Amino acid sequence: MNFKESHTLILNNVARFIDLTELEKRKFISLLAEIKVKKKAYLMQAGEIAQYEYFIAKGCLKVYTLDKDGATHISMFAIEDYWTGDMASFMTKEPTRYFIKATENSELLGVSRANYDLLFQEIPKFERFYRILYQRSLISYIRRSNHGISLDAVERYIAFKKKYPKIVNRITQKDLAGYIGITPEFMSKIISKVNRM
Amino acid sequence: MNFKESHTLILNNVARFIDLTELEKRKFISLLAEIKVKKKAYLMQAGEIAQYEYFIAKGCLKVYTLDKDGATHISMFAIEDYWTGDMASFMTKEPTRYFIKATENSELLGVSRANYDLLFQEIPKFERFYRILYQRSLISYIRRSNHGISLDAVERYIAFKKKYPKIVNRITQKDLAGYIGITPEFMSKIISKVNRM
DNA sequence: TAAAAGTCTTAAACTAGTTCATTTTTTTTC
DNA sequence: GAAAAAAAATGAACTAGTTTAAGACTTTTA
Repeated sequence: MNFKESHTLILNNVARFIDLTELEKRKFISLLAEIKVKKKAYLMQAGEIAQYEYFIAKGCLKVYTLDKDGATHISMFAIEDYWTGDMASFMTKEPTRYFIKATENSELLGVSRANYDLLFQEIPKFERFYRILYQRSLISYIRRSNHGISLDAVERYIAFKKKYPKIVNRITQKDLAGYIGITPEFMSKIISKVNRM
Repeated sequence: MNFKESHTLILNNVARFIDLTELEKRKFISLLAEIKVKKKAYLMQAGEIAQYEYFIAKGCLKVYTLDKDGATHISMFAIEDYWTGDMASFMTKEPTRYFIKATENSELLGVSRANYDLLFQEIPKFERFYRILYQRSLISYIRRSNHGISLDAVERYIAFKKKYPKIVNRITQKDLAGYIGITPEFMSKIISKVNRM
């Protein structure tokens, strides 16, 4: 029996770190919620408690906070084969400060808090999967905040294009500015400058 | 039988998350290396592979990287009762990009890579201890990089004084500038401005 | 397919923070 | 406790990025 496309994707993602039997695969799939969000809809809003950890099967979303002046700071863009959510809120059940908004119609697979605990009981291998996933997140998080340091906005823009070529063409210049940490006006100047080079 | 001061300190630190029997305490202590560093000496330098995770029993150290222009970016100050090191290098055995330098004569307890693995074998409770320690590190790390956003240098300085009153008086203005992310000259201006307020 | 809403561009005036250079003060070292 | 080294203060000239404002272009919606 075959799996539907989104399930094949998530199984391949998991297979990077652990091997599952056919039975375990079925069990895992049975614990996932299928979630669709239309472009411009929110998956999460500040003040809520994160109910799911999300795997993106299709689409694109932006994860961001609003600062005290109401400016948008984008912390990640999530596309196919990425995991997203707010782990801190998901674990501690404190309200999140994040917004997650779809920038395209998107299809996600969600692991609820209850099923997350159940998953470890039923298939202990997943302890390993999430340990590796989180450890890698931590390392890349530290690396990123260390790397961006001392680069000016042009260098950060060029580095982003190089590191995420698949994402650049799917997001607006304004959102890219929100990720890079500059105003949309300055982003516009940078782009016309870089293209002239 | 009593423990020496540094051992009492680390046992109390561990007791925040797990309970150990007398026997387990002895075993744990036996796996720790005692390390002393003089003021201005390095505990770690970029290019090396991190050999230990460190618990600070006494003293003060700064953890920093040098950027491409040779400027110092301090990522943390570690004082008594803190853990420090470079977890990424310690785990992956890749060379670190960090320097750790004592700003006072310091006494540390170190868990070596070999003893770290042994610790989990001998006292599985420590899986839980480190899971919680790392999870908290990740959450506070994300929170910190999110919080600093949109604050100007004066606000970041005031926030630092409020959050780490014990540390402010033990470090130089120059090092504080390296943590806050500004030049020592501008730090000097900020301080005279804030004191005049 | 017209109107509305959002995005992008351009430009001038501005500001937070840097750079460089010099002097004073504090700390370290022998 | 004198000499050397490092840290702190101050000021003037500079720069990367912001702000504000207005018009052109694109996308969404009804």
